[in-house]
Amino acid sequence: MQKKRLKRKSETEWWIEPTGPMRVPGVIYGTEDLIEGMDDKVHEQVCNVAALPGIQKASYAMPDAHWGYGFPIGGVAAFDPNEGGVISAGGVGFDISCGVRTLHSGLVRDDIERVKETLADALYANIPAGVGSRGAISLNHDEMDAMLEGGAQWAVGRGWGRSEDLKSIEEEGCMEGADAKCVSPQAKKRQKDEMGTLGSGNHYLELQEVTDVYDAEAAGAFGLREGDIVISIHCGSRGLGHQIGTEFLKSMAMAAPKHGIKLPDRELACAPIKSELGQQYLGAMRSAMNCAMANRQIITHLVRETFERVLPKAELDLLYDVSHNTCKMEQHVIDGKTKTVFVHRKGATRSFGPGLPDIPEAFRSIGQPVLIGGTMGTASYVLCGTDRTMGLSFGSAVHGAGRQMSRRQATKKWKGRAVIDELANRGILIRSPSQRGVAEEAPGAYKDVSRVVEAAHQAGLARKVARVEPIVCVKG
DNA sequence: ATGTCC
Repeated sequence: MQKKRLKRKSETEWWIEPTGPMRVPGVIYGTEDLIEGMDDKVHEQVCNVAALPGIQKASYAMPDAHWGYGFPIGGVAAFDPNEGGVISAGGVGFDISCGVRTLHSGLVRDDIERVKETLADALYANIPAGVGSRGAISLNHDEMDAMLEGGAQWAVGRGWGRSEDLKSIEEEGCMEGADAKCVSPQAKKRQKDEMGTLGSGNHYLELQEVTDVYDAEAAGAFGLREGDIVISIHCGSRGLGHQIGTEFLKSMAMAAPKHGIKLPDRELACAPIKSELGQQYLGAMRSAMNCAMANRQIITHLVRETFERVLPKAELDLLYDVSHNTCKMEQHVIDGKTKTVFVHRKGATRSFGPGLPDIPEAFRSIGQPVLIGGTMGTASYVLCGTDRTMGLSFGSAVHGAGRQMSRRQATKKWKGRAVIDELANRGILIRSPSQRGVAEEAPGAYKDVSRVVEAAHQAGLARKVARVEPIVCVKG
């Protein structure tokens, strides 16, 4: 991205002054090198979002932003329903409520070194991964609706997990306002046999070792120490979320003229929050959020079953579960007034600072855990929300490394087998049904997650707490 | 991301 098109406000804050149809400025967070490396399309998309009705304060892009469908991935935008504010299917993304959850294990490296091959094989055998992967669970019509409206609370009620898990999930595992009647039969059909499955692409399940602690107080509150082994699960709402996204993009684009909305780009399809279509999307999107939280909850149960057989002394308490493709109704202070707005976070993690009631009591005085997934061969990070986050980005931060190379480019450059062998030489075990999938996800196809995290930390979007490195990775 | 093109 050309820096001359931006006005630099600080080391890590870059503004686009409103021109033409833009109702608010654009704000891009990032260090100089990340800004220079960003696609010009991010600039264009930030401006497009700034032109949507009812947008508040600014159209934001996080340091890991890249070109997405309509909205940039790494985009954050809030809309006021009382000012004609809209909700956009492309502003949430196709993989609705894709997110990361991290479990403690109560183990250290020495506990798993001897059995890591066995663990890798057992996790791969018990947690279905890959395109179209099917789980052991099949939902009938009534159970599907109960899942869509109950989320992780539904899963725990059916025996997949522990009731104490729920306090460590955003929304305590159940998104209010989900309405299964807003979800099409086709979306439900696609999801019927996909509960408890990882899916493909950048989704994974990893055993990780805490290699660095940057903030002793926050790490203490989160229960993380150097040398600890943790388990992270990265996945979303599978076929259901994708189907909902596809259907509503189409209907929102078709209904835009009727709603008096002129779209600068068809991909920005949206509907007024107060319209019938907007409300239907909210009911469906929240159902997909519940689906994703239930999915990660069931996978958690499968992980516990696997450890029970291979390494029964593991404790597997849930640290936290965050989503990074959402739209949520939240209270924010805008121009000195508290307003209820709908915050789109597409490839952006909620990053609430200390004191907010939605944060589990155990870390309410610290800020919420912000779980940032890296790539297979590199590292992931745990951060926490700060006092400044609300004012900077409606309480949002980065979500991961972000691609720097297309899937196609990646498969030309790498072979899956070679990537697996190279990582094995470094002590990282990969298990995947797809060689091509591994090539597409080669570490080199992504930006350096450490630079992205450093930029988020510098910008005040979140504070670095700990770094983890992968040991075993089950890939989709 | 995705029954990787209804």
